[in-house]
Amino acid sequence: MAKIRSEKNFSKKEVILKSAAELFRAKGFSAASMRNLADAVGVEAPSLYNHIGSKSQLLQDICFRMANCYTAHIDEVELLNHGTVAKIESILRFHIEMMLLQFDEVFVANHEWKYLPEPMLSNFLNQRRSYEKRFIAIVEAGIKKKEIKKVNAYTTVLTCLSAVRGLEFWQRNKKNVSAAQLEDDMVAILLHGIIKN
Amino acid sequence: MAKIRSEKNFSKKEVILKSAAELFRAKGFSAASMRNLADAVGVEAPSLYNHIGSKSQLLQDICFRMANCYTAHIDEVELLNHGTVAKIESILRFHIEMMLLQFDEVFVANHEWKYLPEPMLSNFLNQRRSYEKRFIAIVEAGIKKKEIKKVNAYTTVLTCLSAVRGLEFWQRNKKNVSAAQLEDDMVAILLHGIIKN
DNA sequence: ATCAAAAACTAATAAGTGTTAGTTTTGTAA
DNA sequence: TTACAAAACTAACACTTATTAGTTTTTGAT
Repeated sequence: MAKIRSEKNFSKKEVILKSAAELFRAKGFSAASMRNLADAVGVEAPSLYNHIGSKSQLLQDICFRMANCYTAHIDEVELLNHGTVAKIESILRFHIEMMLLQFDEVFVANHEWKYLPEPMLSNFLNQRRSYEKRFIAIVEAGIKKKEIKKVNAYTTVLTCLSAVRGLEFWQRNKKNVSAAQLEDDMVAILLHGIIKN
Repeated sequence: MAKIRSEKNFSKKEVILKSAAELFRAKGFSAASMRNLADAVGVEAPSLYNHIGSKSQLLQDICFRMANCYTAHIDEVELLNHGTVAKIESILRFHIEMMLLQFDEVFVANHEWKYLPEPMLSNFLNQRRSYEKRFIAIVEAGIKKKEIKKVNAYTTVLTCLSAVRGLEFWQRNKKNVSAAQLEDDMVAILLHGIIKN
């Protein structure tokens, strides 16, 4: 019984979380109401509270799930014995794939984190800053080994992260390019630049 | 009398618009209340309506002011007799400077446009799409003239626009790099890439 | 079929929303 | 000083918000 119960709870909570991610992405956290969410799930608003703690808790779940995902990936990258370029490429491709496969959740974590209550807000931002610092360290190591151009490492990381993040605009133009092509092209532009020779 | 009156109205409305941009940027359009805005201006909420039409109208003013600004710039760029690279560089630098000098307004236009009511929403998105198309056309012309690598033009533009947009994250790290240095570095990365040779 | 728990429901609350109406204060031209 | 309009104010409205309390229905194992 306890087993089935928790299994069911898990299942329903996941449904709610998925709907919440889509709703928060589409309308924004503040403009999205619990009644909207209830409609999407097919239930009355108060019934949601049998499965979740609060609206804010939903946001926290989404944001930290994503944050942990990125942290786990850079853990792996740091352990790789590859060159700097391969490491950067791995990070870029991971970000791009996350954008394409978990669009709603990534979008919410990217745009709605400001509605996290303290101390989760500081927590989230610290995790993000830490991720950026580790990415910067990889770039700086590459500069020392002369695999990377001697441009400010912070700017390099900022440019990369911003570029991949911009894929949120891609989805409405899916016709234009295939996902694989887009990934290759964007990686190529960031690594080799726009100008010929 | 009429002269002074309109001059005063103009002045006060500008103050409100500036405060609104800052508030909408910091809290988001939906979470920002007219009472918040009134506090920022130093007045009671209903008094705002002596100067503005509605909360939505404020958003419209901010968004279209920015949109027109970008449109006006690409008008100029298209008329230039420079090469493709110079044109792209001009666009990049303009975006970067807008981000640095009119941060709140650019941020709001970038993030809060979805709260525009129809038909302004469609209007805004059309203007944006048109801008992107003109940028893409510049890149495609450059590819034909072999000044630009033969990468999908849409992806190139998407990458550029996303990268400069990411400067919204820069401001909390102003210590790291000077504005001029950042602009040069980001332009260099996009034009020439990250990898050495 | 029984029984307990899970999860749905209705009703309600206290707080906050944008905005209007109506009134008073402020500032300036005559 | 008078007169008038601009712009501030208070009070209020109609509505929406997240959430709680209390009750009924559904579910599934014995």
